[in-house]
Amino acid sequence: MSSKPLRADARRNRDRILAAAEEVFARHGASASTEEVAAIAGVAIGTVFRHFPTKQDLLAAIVKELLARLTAEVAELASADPATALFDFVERVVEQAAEKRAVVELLAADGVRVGVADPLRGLADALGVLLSRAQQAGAVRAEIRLDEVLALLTATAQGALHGGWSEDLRRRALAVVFAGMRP
Amino acid sequence: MSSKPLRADARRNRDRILAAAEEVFARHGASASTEEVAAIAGVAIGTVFRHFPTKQDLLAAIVKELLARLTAEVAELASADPATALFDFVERVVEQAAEKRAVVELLAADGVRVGVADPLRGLADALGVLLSRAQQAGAVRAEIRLDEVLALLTATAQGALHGGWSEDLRRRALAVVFAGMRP
Amino acid sequence: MSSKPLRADARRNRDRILAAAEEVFARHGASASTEEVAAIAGVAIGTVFRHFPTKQDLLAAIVKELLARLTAEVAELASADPATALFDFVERVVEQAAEKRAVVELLAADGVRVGVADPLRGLADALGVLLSRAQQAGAVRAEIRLDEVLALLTATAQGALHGGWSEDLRRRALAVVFAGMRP
Amino acid sequence: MSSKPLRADARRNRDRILAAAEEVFARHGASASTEEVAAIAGVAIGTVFRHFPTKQDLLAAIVKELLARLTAEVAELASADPATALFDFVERVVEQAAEKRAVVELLAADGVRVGVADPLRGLADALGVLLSRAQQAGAVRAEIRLDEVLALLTATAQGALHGGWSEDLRRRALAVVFAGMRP
DNA sequence: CATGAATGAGTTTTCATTCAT
DNA sequence: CATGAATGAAAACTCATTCAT
Repeated sequence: MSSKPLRADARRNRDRILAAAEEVFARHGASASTEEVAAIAGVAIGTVFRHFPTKQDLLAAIVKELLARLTAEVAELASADPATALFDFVERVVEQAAEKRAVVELLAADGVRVGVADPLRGLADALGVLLSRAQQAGAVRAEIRLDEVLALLTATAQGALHGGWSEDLRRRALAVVFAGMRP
Repeated sequence: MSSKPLRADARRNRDRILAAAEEVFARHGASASTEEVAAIAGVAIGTVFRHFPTKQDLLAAIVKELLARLTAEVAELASADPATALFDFVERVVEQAAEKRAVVELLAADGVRVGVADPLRGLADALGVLLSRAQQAGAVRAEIRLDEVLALLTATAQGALHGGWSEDLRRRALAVVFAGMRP
Repeated sequence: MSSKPLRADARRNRDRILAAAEEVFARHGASASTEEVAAIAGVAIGTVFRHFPTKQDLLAAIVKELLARLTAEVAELASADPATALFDFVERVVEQAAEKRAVVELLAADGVRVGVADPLRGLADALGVLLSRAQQAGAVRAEIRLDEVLALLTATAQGALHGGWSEDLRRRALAVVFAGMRP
Repeated sequence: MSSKPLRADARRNRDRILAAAEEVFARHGASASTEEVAAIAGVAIGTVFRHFPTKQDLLAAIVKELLARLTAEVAELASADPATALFDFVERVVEQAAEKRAVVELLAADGVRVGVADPLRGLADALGVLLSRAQQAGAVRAEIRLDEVLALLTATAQGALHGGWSEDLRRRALAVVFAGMRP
């Protein structure tokens, strides 16, 4: 699955570039220039394109990374209180949305185009577990399905991001959604 | 309020351009090129810029138009059943979202930058009436405020738009939100 | 030589346009837009092009007008003190230079292209008279020729214009030139 | 002072572009198109903008270069005959004016806007030395100040440039000015 | 004649991507 | 592998000029 083991310095550059990309795209959205990413990563533009042959590839890479991170977070919650784990997770994701501008954009908009279907499924599966457990614990209505939860998750994440919601507004908006999920 | 009555041909072109812009921006988002708008409108690029000196102006114009349309729709619902009017309206907006890509984007993201603050307030005010009536009719919890409704409205509109929700998914997602608003 | 007698309103428009052009080109140079000229003249852009089929024609027209005005001023000085008339005239022209941006530019740069050779010769001739008289009065050295005077006139006019000379600087610079012309 | 040493090919292109720009702007004035500069330099348009991010920057660069060249020439004259060095220098500058259309324009008109204030001061200072020495040598009247000299220098340079003076005319015009500066 | 809308070539500038060093 | 210079296709915007109203 993973191609070659990469030389140490190459690996370091790749990571630097990813970090820089996350920062830049978070600030200016996906239309930020690759040149700026290179500058912040402290490498030349050619190096960016060597690691990620296309801007799309770069975007896909940081989205994948975030998805992996989120999936890991979900896994950690597998043993938490079933009645609250799902809500906690959604809360956390939406909270972080503002820091992940490009990611949220891409998650919602270009998921397919950008080729992150698989990692996305990974997150969905993990989230499915939280949902089941919440339902078994009687914290969420039985007829609610995973796709609604995902849909509302991305919708509110986007809303929070683009709408510039205040912390208070975010909390109240999510309270409505959560209330709608409870029995 | 309106400056000059415009010559017949100018009016026709202005309308054509607006229609073309709505179509183009709906398809490719706000980053679509003005040139394409001109092509579809069947006019030269200069004509677009004569009517809308800036791309921003063009975007603002179509957003304003949609806002006006929505506000009018809300007004029509003023005499409808208080218990359902608000939900009906939200449903309708989210339903149409998919056709209004750029509009939804701008509504949520660039409202201020694009200079549509006033029409936006107009819509909010009209929506506020629906909300009050729904609350008085006991269809919506009293502590729910207008900004949450607006936030959830734009969030789900964006979600539906960018996420490519199916009709079924949209209905279920909104059902959750509506349930969360009820007493 | 002059074509048709022009209707009264047409004549009025022509004059307005010329006045506006002088003002606009004086402020922004010859690259100012014809549209602005029309706006200030209070006519539509088509009217400007009806009177002056080309921007060049418009520029030429205002240059001609100024040349005529200057020539007239010279003529008035024909009976003034020979020893000072020439210097007075040069002084006055340079003084006004700042108000005549485009004119000075064109005078010096595009004289030929813009097709004002004849009026220019008219001014030169008139100036020649002042020069002769000054020389006969012993106020200017005999070997000085008309083309030098013209050259220094336009040069200092341009200098004053583009260099933004203060009144004091202009006076001192011309003092040097005049001293150089005296016996 | 100088940022990075530039790669060999980059240096070559930069020089080519500067040369092309000098040629193009000399012929068509500062309003000539950057595209033409690129064409004559034999590079793509992007290369021009990589070296000079703005048209203004390009203009400023060639002006600075000329100013530096002139300042160097003045320095060389520091040990020449005080009685003639100043006149020689002015003569030379005006002589070259015709080749430097844009430069002369900018020198006089846009000096500040184009951001060459410092190099300009450098030239002025150097010229001031020549002036002092000429005055001490009794070749120039004591009350003549540096700003007049500069003013007359740029004025005649512009005159020669835009007026298309013949060599003979230029010499005679300058003779008048020089005579005006002598005791 | 006047109006002012339409035209469209031209200008500056940006940026993803390629490739010589 | 890394560098960063070069490329060139857009994109937004301007303006002299034409022509239908």
